[in-house]
Amino acid sequence: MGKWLFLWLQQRSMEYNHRAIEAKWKKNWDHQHTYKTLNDTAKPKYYVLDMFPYPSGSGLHVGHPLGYIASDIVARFKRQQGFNVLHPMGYDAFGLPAEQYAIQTGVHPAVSTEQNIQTYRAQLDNIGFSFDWSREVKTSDPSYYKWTQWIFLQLFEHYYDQNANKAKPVSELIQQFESGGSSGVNAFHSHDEHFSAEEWQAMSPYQKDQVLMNFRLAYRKTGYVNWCEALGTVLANDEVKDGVSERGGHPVERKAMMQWFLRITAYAHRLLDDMIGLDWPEALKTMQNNWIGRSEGAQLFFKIDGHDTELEIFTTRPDTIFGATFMVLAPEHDLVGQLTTPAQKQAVEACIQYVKGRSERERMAEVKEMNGAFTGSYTIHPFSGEKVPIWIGDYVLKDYGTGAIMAVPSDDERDKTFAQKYNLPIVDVVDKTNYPGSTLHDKEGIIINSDFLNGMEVPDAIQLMFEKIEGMGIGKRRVNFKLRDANFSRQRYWGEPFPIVYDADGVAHALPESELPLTLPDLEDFKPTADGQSPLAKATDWVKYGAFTRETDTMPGFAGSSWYFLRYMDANNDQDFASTEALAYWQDVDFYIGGAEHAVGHLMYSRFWHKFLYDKGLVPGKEPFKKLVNQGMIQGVVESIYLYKSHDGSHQFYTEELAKEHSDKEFALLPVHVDFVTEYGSPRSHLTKAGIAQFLEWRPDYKGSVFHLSEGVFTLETLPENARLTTKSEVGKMSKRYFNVVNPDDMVDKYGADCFRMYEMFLGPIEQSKPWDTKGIEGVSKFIKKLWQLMHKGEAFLVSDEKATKEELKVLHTAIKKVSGDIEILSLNTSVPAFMVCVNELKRLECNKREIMEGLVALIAPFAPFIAEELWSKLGKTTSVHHSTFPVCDESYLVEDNVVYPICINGKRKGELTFPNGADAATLEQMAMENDFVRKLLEGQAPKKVVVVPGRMINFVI
RNA sequence: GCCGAAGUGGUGGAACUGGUAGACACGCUGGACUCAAAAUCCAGUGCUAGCGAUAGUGUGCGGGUUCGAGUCCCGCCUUCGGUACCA
Repeated sequence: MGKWLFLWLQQRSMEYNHRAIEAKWKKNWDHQHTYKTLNDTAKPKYYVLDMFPYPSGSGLHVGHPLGYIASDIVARFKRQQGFNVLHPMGYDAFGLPAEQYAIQTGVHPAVSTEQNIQTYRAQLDNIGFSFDWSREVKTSDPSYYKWTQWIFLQLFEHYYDQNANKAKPVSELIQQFESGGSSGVNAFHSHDEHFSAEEWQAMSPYQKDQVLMNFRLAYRKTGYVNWCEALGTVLANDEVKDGVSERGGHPVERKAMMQWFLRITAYAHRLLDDMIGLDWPEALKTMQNNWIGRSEGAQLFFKIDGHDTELEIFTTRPDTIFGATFMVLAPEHDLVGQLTTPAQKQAVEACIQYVKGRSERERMAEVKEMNGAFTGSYTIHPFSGEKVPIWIGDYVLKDYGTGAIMAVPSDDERDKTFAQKYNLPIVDVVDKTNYPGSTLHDKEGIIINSDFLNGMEVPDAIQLMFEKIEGMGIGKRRVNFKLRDANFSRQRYWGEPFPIVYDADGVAHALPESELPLTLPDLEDFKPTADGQSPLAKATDWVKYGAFTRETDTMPGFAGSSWYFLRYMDANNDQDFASTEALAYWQDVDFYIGGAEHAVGHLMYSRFWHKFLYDKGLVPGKEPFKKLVNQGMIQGVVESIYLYKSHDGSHQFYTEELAKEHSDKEFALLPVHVDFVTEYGSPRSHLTKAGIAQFLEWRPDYKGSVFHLSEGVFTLETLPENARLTTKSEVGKMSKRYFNVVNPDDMVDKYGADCFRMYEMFLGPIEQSKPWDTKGIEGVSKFIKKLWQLMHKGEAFLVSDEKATKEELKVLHTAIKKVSGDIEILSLNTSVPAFMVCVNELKRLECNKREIMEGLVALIAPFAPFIAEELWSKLGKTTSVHHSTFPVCDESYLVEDNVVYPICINGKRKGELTFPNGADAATLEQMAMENDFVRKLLEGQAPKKVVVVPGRMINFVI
């Protein structure tokens, strides 16, 4: 017994001890400030950024570090290549979960957030990231949100000048109003208003404030917002998914509320145009494109029969105007009250009430269901002079275009459905017989039934109509965007307070810069109030500001994350959000990695803020993120068993096949811990007898359950040894409630950080989503051990100073070439096999020569920083391997004397022959033809054709 | 519906501009060491037929271009992601 234990211990001591070595180097790197980055202008810069995490209470699971590992490899690689690398990390620390947690437990969000951050930090350090923690950023820290508030004030104090195509101070706009009123002002705004200088001067402060709110880049208005009752706050469009809140999945309804907005729409065209030069995934660019949703068309005014006002509509198809048999207004449209005749009043109001009563979710569920009512009024068709009835309809949206359309039921799916439901006339205006397969959506066909447009092709007719409309003065060409202004108010506690106070008239004033940061008051009670008031309203002393009152809403989650990448450049500056020098040196992010879920939220807002700061001359470039990569998600396998919903309180589980057969019975799917499941993640996943025993121990409340298997009905005691209770296996989220969370700490503890890092990379292409599977990690673990043993004999470190052979050099340089190329194109999953092949080959050659080992260790350092550092120091180096020079491939070692050629007949490989490297096509053909093997293949016939690709293959066509 | 991405062994996945499909790893099978196990090492492993050399077949399906197609073109199918009354 003692002998075996001794042998086992001896064997263990020969192996790489990751726990001790990782602890040693973590400490050492910390003391030596190995990863501290200086704003050193002598070196070329490289900025590698991860999307910073929200520090949630559950900590990191194995999916989170995927992107961080990839970016860390890039950062370390660039550092070894001589770049001054900025590779920071921080926390997106404001947000709903911390506040929800506070409501449930009474723990202050600042306290729980700080605890969570410490957990995150420890987890990140375990994995061996090369972050420069001296630049750490927390969005909830007053020294940080001071500048978030400051940027908000800049937005508040600016408007968008469309002549200069940039943001300008509101003070300049006021000067223009004072001297010349609204005429000559070409500023981006929400709605048209005209006034003279005298009228402006005569306005009350409140009226002036209202006018300016129409121009400010951060402004207040009453708008229809996504109100979430359960969360007690409004949400931005990108925070709502499928009609429910993205966080928590609570129902969301539309509600009119006074809110802060950011005028991102002023930047719509620039957000669209500047995307062209970005090295971003095409899919993501397309998503932003669609979200911005540019469409060209005409703004068009229709006279209203018996009224002075005109009805403004937007259409991309002015060519179909002769098919416009009715008009539709959004139910919330301003003119609805005015246009509704007494006879129609009841019908219109009933319709409006019905539409209001439907939740966003219901509307989504019954998308094609349309509701409307006739107002009783008519417009005059500008060309035919006919009376066209005006309807209201819920399929027309208040916020898009002008909230009103001319309906062309013959050429628009939705108009057609509406016309059919309410029996409205349909007139065909486009003949598509020459365009088979063309849909209503496609702008092609010949115009018919349309007076002067008859016989024209659609695109020509559109052009002609633009000219007609502009010529007649009844409208203009216009570009519309789907993009809406961003709702910036949240009725929550845990966010940045607005540096805004209101006077007795309700006019908004900016706090002076000297009073920033405006810190959050301490609160005991975080609950939102039912009437939509922010919890901050309860801090009555805080709200009072002399004769003024403070804004009590807070900023949304995306406020702090819209500029954090700039703060890292100069994180401890208390005079500025970052110094001009730091911004000039670091410029922009060279490499940004994060999840695609931020495609239209964070990435859009960040670009918007950055462009605004650019207009102000505060940042050097137009775009913040040069290259962007979306890493995929690591999912979890969700295993569940079928529990029959019995009415007598008994617990009966069914094997999957039986559950499917009994479609008459109702089953609940009970998630079961993946550790109990045999062959989890496959169609054969099942619980064995032992698995069922484990399950019952884990959930004692199910003791005494009955199991329906294909062999019969059993209890735990009567189960046969080979029992199989098949489970339902799905790929889903890694989450506590599915009992499938894998903690990186456990992986690191068991296999070591280097092994964990390499395995995550080995799993597959970085941008691909895949379920986590621990089984394969053994392969990488073996590789790490082999690497260690290459330089050890027994316990002793042993390398030879002999000169390396050509073959050994070739092995090393093949790996150097492959790995450096792979990192550049972020194909990290293929680098890992390159290392494996290299180590396997060197082991076969019994090579432990210093020359080769030094190259190998420096090469693997970005992937496996701990073992590389340890081996590097054992190789006698006194400085860190992470400051060493990355090996460069010498192509001359890769040249072969001979090349093995596949010999093909009609493209099918029949065998192979070796010929000297460098032989040209003619020589190769001749040598091949003379070869006995080839002669036999050709059976004496002369080939019709011989294709020779030097270095590749030889093909005979017979 | 529309937009985008992807379909390769039992599994994760390789394959640069068209040029030996399945690298590397997991798993599995057999063997060595061991009283035994773990660990380690060696060999085999797409499928079908055959003791075997070998032959046939094979990258979602159907066509096409080419001396040669996982890769290019046309038409489908499936899966995943995004989006949705956007006028």
